[in-house]
Amino acid sequence: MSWLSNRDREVSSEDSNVLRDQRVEKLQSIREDGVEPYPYTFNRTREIADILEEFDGDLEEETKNHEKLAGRMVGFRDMGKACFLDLKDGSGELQGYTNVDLLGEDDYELLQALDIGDFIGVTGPIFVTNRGELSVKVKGFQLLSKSLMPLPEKWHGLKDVEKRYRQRYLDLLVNDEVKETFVARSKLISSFRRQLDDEGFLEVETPLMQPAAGGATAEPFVTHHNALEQDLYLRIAPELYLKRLVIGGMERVYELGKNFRNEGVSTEHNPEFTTVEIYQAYADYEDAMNLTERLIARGTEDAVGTSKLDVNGETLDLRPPWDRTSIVESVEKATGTSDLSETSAAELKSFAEEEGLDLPEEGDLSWGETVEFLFEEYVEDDLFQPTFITDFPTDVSPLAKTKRDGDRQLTERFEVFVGGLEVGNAFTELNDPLEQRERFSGQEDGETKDEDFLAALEYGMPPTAGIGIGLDRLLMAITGSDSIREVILFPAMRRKDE
RNA sequence: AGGUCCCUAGCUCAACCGGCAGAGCACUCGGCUCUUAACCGAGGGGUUUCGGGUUCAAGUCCCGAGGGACCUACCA
Repeated sequence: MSWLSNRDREVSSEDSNVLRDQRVEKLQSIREDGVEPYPYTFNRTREIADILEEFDGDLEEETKNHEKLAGRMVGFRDMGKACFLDLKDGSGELQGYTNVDLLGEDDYELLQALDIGDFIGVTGPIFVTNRGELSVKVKGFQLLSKSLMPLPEKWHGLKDVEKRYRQRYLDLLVNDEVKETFVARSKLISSFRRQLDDEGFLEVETPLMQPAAGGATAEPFVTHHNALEQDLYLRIAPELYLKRLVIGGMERVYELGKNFRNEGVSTEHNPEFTTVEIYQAYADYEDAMNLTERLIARGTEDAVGTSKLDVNGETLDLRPPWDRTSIVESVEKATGTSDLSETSAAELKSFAEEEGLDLPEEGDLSWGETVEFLFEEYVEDDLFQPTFITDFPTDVSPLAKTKRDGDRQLTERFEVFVGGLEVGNAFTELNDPLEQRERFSGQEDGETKDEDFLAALEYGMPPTAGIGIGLDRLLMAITGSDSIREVILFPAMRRKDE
């Protein structure tokens, strides 16, 4: 044990308590009896879900086949010379029955001495108890791994959210719906990959550590590369690299992965979050809307089994086509105003003040920023059914192409809302290198200028549509989760020193 | 970063106006050969998040620290 650091020793002794001490003693006595508490393997024949499925409903008499099942013992009902146990594996839970005649006295005594939380392998036929519960008749068993710490109580589960996030393994173990959420997450992600692959998109990987953090307006995390003697930023978006690939002739690419933003955490924000960004040459934002609808509707169906969801008592219907409304129109409708496009920023501002809204203090808001502000105040919270909000103002959309009808005030950009959450952002990409350079310089403290990207653009980028979808947010919407932490296995937590 | 609230046994929760820190499950011992939150009897288990203060007396009141939740701000 010399490789154990002193710190580990201290921690393990500090963690000790009566219940743990009891189990350590039990572990030793099991060893002394010649039973290895941590054997290397166990060849199970079936998973529990498989058994449950096969004998769903009726089973007249016990099976001739003996199954070998393995899992964690999560319940134990001792009746002296007979007992019942609940065995849980990754697929499901099955009751086991045995008695002293089936096991013999020595083995039976060992079984009685085991704790809830221990892993065991059992062998025996499948049968139905007098009370009608499908069970395995345990004619032999083997201890597969001794647990030293007691599991949270099964009936009430684990509720303390801090403990649930810090010790997610316990949360997954005792709260079945938590596991279901993360299974849905996995299915959603694989569905996106499958769909994009099927439509001829190529999955690529671009730098997570970038010399300039671009593609969005957000505070980056800074790190330092010693040998290169330079600071690097954890990416806030993969956008500018993916466009370089389109310039390089990769006409359909996507990247599914994490972004990092050094900003506040909230029910909708985690410092690292997962997006899929998709770029398609010779497509525009109309195509992007169609693709977004398909991806999300199908992804949801693959993840949770339906695209008509019940979210907190309301039906969220994700089947295309979705509502498409321009941001200006949505604000006009919600505020009962008109001719927003002809109204100056100053007039909008005084309108907002008359309505008693608190405008952001610093700096003068541009026309576009004011429109966006009014949208957030009046419209955003009421969006529940999937909706595309289109044609964002140019001054809040530095990477999007302006409208093809010549309106320089607006861009071909949309944000997509599902269940009231902003889950995506997309546009017809600005591919005029000179205009792009100008738009960057017009930004005050927003977009970091990526000179290398601007240089790449000058070699020519085809007409292209780009989409970004926030997978954490989307998962929140389709699982009805009220916090992003419920859909991230290990959400950001402040370090807790003991 | 600011505001409000929370932290009691392994887990879920009690403890009135400041008066001996409790229950259920889990654990230990005894009983019980078809139970299912098994049941019956007995028992062990606490630095009440941590550090100060007020008081004859603090889980409870006051101050500070740590962690968490929610709201606001930045953002997706």
